[in-house]
Amino acid sequence: MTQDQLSTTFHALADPTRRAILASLTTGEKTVSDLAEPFDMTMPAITKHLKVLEKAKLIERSKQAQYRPCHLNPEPLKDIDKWMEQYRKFWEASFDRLDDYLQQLQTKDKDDE
Amino acid sequence: MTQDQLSTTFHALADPTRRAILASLTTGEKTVSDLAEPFDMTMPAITKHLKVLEKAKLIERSKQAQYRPCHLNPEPLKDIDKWMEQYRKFWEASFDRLDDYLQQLQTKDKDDE
DNA sequence: TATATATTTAACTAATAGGTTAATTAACAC
DNA sequence: GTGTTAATTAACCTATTAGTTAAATATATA
Repeated sequence: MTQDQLSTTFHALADPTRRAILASLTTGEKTVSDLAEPFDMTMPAITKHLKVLEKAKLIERSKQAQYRPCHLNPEPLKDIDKWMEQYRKFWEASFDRLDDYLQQLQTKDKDDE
Repeated sequence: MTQDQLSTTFHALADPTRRAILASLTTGEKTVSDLAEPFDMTMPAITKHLKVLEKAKLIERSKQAQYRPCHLNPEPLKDIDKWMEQYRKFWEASFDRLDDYLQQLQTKDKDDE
């Protein structure tokens, strides 16, 4: 299956190493070695994680001499935020109000018939 | 690796079928057959998707006769929303608005105390 | 009790993920 | 040129994923 963009993004985020890399990039551009430093992991493993993040468009890369600096691209996160919108009411309301809301939905269903 | 909760949640969301199931549950409790109906997929496949969602605590289940109705649990989504917080400033754009944003955060922090 | 319906479990398969080591490429410095 | 540093690619391994079909379980109903 050719993955949809949202699935690709969620998948990229479903790994603690990749999330830590993203967090590390919030303070600015970093080289691969910089990013690899905190992890008990070989460089090729980091390269692969970066490829996953790049395919998800969560990072972008450039060239500076023998370095391949990475920087954060927040767009896909924004898309996730938009996706979350439909669920916010489920935790932003008190339980009473959620109950009301569901009640309302059911009533609405009946109206539709 | 025993996955951390956030990884488990992101992984559960990294599949369009599972996201569609969640969306379907926004209108209220549904049986497994109800949930399976829109998909060109066998029941055991749906059962597995539900297990993934259940382990991620995105759904909860009960028993009614031979049915095993599912309902949405928004908590893990709330956790993702919290995780996103550190990235919002990257798309909430202009410095003015970033200022507003930081102001807002401070106010929120005070509310927590 | 027998049968139908709802759902899960078991056993299997093919593809993907996430890591490794060893070899390779690219750019710099001497 | 030679050597060094930065990063990627290739080849491999093991575990997990997402699906299948067939069998089993649980409950309701005739």
